[in-house]
Amino acid sequence: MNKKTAPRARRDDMLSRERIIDAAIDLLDREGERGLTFQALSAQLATGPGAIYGHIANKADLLTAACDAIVARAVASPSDDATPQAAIRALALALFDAMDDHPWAGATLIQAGGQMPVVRILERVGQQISALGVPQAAHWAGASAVVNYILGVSGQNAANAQLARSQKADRDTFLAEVAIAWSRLDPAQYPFTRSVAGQLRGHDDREDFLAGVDLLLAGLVSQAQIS
Amino acid sequence: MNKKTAPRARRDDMLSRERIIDAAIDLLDREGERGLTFQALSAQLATGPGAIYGHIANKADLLTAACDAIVARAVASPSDDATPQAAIRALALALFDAMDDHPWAGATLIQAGGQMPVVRILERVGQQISALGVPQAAHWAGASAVVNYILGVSGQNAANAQLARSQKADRDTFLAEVAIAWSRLDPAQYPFTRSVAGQLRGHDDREDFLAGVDLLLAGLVSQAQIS
DNA sequence: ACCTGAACACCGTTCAAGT
DNA sequence: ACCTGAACACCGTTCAAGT
Repeated sequence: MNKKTAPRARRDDMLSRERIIDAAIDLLDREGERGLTFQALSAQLATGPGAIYGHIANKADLLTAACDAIVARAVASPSDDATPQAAIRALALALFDAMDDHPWAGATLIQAGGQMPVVRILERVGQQISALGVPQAAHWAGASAVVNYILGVSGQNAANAQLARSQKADRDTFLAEVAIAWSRLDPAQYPFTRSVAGQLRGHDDREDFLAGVDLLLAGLVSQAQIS
Repeated sequence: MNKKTAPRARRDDMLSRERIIDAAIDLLDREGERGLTFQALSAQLATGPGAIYGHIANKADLLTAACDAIVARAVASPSDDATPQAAIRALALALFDAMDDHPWAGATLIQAGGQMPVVRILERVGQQISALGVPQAAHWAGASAVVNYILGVSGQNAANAQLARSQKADRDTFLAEVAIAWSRLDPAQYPFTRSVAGQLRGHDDREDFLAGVDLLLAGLVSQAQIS
């Protein structure tokens, strides 16, 4: 009876947790982390600031949920890779690219503790670690090492993007400035940093990131062979 | 002439960047990241909020400087270790313990981009990577992988400590709660996370952290041997 | 030259009043 | 039951006035 009218009767502009999170992601992508305020968010949703608290607990909850949506999308693609190593590399790259598109998500992810977005990553990584033949007792240490590495890079990338933004420079000129600052350090105290300052300029972030993943995988494989 | 009176004439309570940073560290250690406000800080220094801006640029600058002081202390101990591996392990552990004592520093460190606190770590790690015999071209990738891993763990630990604090639980009961939440996840979607939930409880954070460092070192050594 | 502290612009969150 | 939006408590930062 009422089924006939239900689809059209349901108001499209009704507030929901999902709509709030989508609007928050929009705002974060456009204006950065500083741009997400309850004022701006409620304005975009054509409501009052108080209405949002009916669907989310607080701002930290909102940020975690927005970050989780990004991670869920990045992790959603099916992994039909030939080897566990390839699957982990593909997963890591998908996350890297997602964080590159949404720099605020990297900063949020690392503050999310053992919550959903991190668990999603842990699960995907862990399944492949298990497939690698790593002994059961080493599952946790291996998976958490890979996850921590991914989180560290994400956070660092987010920080770089945010610093570049605050200086109104693009990423390349920002990195060039860092390279110059490093090459001016005291040679006696900072020989290594000075020596890699050149490599910093023009390097490929994605490739460096993958190199780190490969180091961990190489370590895991040798560990699996020993035991 | 004036040298005679100078030592006593110099007012001990004069404001300085160093005194501000020390007071900020005190406040952060006692009250957490939320406790550092210019109001509380200036009160502790017996001055007005505006006076602080004569010595530091803004709050981000203050946080980075405070974090740098912690890192500088942790890194200061001489490394007379037998092998580069042992030196990196000792350095990583010193940083881990420092972040454990000052959880706010982990969260700050990861937002510090290519600035001093991170450079200090990069330099120490890099010198040992170089001593390991890693080929020059791989210096940057190897050192940044280790640094990123350390930063990731630091940030994650800081987030856990902060979450535990906000729930007014100590670290152990907080981790126990996480373990329970994980063991309640959907078995079809989260088999791995469920399987390691048990290992989470009662595990040794320091040991897990070192295991990740060892994985990276094992990968680096095998890389050095191949080339 | 440096400190003082009131004032400003803003933000997350609450809650009585509406519908 | 849910939205509305004024009000509250608070915070980083500035700046004219002091010393």
